[in-house]
Amino acid sequence: MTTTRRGRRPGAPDTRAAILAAARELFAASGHAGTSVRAVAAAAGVDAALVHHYFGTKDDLFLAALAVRVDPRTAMIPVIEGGVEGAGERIMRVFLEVWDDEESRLPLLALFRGIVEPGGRQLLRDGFLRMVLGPVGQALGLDEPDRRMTLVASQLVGIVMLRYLLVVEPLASAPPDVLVATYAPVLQGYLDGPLP
Amino acid sequence: MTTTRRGRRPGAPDTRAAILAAARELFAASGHAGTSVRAVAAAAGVDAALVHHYFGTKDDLFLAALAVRVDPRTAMIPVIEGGVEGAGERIMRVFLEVWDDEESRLPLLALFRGIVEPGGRQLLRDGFLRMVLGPVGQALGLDEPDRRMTLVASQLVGIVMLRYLLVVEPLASAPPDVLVATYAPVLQGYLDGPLP
DNA sequence: GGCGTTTTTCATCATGTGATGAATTATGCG
DNA sequence: CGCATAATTCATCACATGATGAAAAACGCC
Repeated sequence: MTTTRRGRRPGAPDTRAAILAAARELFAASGHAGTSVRAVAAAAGVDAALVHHYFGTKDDLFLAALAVRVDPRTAMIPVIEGGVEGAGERIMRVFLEVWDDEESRLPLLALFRGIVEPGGRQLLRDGFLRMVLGPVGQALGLDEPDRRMTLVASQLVGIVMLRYLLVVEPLASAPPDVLVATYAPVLQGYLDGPLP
Repeated sequence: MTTTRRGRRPGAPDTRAAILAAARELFAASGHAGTSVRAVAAAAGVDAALVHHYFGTKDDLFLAALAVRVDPRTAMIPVIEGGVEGAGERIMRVFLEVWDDEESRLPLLALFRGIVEPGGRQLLRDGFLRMVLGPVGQALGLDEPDRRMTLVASQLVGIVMLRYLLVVEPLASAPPDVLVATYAPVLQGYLDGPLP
């Protein structure tokens, strides 16, 4: 887009969608704090004012980019329905399906990169982790559901960090089936094994 | 410090130390990107120009704040000396000692909050994780040391995230002995258990 | 006491950020 | 075809950031 005069562009360019797509990518890469409205606009090939026009404030844009494409609670239904037997493996499979699919991975990456700000930490802890852990632990009928689900989360979050955020090998490129076989027993132990 | 005229303050105030202490706290809370030089200066009760005077650029200040008080490789010596038997428990104990001590925890927190910037990610992955995992795995004489140590790291990093960065209960306030008893078997399995 | 050095603040710069409003262009309807 | 509306850029604002340099004050040595 070399010619840039004021006014509406000819045709039906879906600039709003372009902005949202750019925002999802950039927020996923650098989080809310590390992403500027101008960077999103540049990536979308528009002027920054257009971002405000369509989405309002930067925070509003961030929320739009976070819009959940796959509700984690919905994704967990197969886990819950099978009961606690074999739940470790089902959790691991669902977890990998969600994270290995870019549609759902981008907003999750953006969430995790929010740990530099108190608001972002609260969003991740209370707006996401609690929201998923609580209901699943209850639905599985676990004894000490909070404690057990937190142990499960401590392993899953570690995988998130190394495989998806930091890209540490050989974990980052490990085949999903190997990961399932590796971690399912651990998760199962956290779910129904002995607790000290 | 209500009176602020130009020039040297009377007495021997160790403003350099005050700046460094403030920097360590703020970088630990908000990372490099989320911390401004002016915020550090304000926390130390000085003018921002003094920060530059003593430490140079913001990056230089960050590196100074990261200065390792406890070399993680040194901390790992007791783990290594005992061989692979019981290494899971020893790793967990050393890990908690390091993280539950503010002196060593602050720079580590600052490191982890660097995931919003490519440079910060590289520092954490290559400048820290690789540095610790590689030698320990080799020294323990593990088969597939990289793979096994990465599995161990995936659990430890998850604990870091939930206990120290996000402060998720009941993990954040769990007594160290309970954590050791909970996680040591898992870490031991990653070290010398069967691998899929 | 004078002077050189160190410490410290003030003033300022270049640049970037989120955001607003006016001018311009394209579209679709009557 | 004219007009109202929507889309888009340009211009601008207030403020923040990392950083620099000069002015001023304190200290210690000769």
